[in-house]
Amino acid sequence: MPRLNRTFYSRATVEVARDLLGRMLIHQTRAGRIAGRIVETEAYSGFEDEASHGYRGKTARNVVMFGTPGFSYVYFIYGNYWMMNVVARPQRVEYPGAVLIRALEPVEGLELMASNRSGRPQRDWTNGPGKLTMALNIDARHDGIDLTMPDSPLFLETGQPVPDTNVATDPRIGLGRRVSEPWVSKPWRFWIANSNFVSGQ
DNA sequence: ACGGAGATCTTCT
DNA sequence: GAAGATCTCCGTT
Repeated sequence: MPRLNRTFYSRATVEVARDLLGRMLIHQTRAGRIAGRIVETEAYSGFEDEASHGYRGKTARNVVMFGTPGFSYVYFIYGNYWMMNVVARPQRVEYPGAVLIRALEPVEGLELMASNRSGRPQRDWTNGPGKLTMALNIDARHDGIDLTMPDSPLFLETGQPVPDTNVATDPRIGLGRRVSEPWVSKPWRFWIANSNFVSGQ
């Protein structure tokens, strides 16, 4: 199956977040291929978006959000968890944009995932942004890599796009109280309506 | 089923 | 020094 290319990622962040539903996220590890179907995403777009790490400009952590579309933005939070994002924004615009992958449906490498999420039912392997990075072994090694390169260990494949009739939207989850209107209410969370693997919040 | 709190450490103020 | 794009455990209903 072909990888998503630069053109795919070089569009408005919110549009890409919607279009990432149904695509495949793959980590080619030494032990084998671990893959899941993307069933939930969130868009973080622009300097103005108070919920985005791009708010108030570049820092050492978020600089990749301002860079080339199709790169990964992986960061550490709450002392325990890695969050996997894909840089997505129009080209030639100095503007931060990224899509958080919030949930997957396990597809390949189920034994590896079970090992990475030991003791938990399959339903809880990848139904949250911190859980799916644990299941796929995604961490600091994967920050700032080009997901479109043929030899990158982490990449996305075209999968199967989801029709509008099967897409649901709502405001984003987990935003702090300092995030005010209109950003707190932007319907920038997308998920596949009939999926059993969306995050539980 | 649901809700609250602790864990744990990086980043930015 | 505080908050954070979260998860898990433990309590009560």
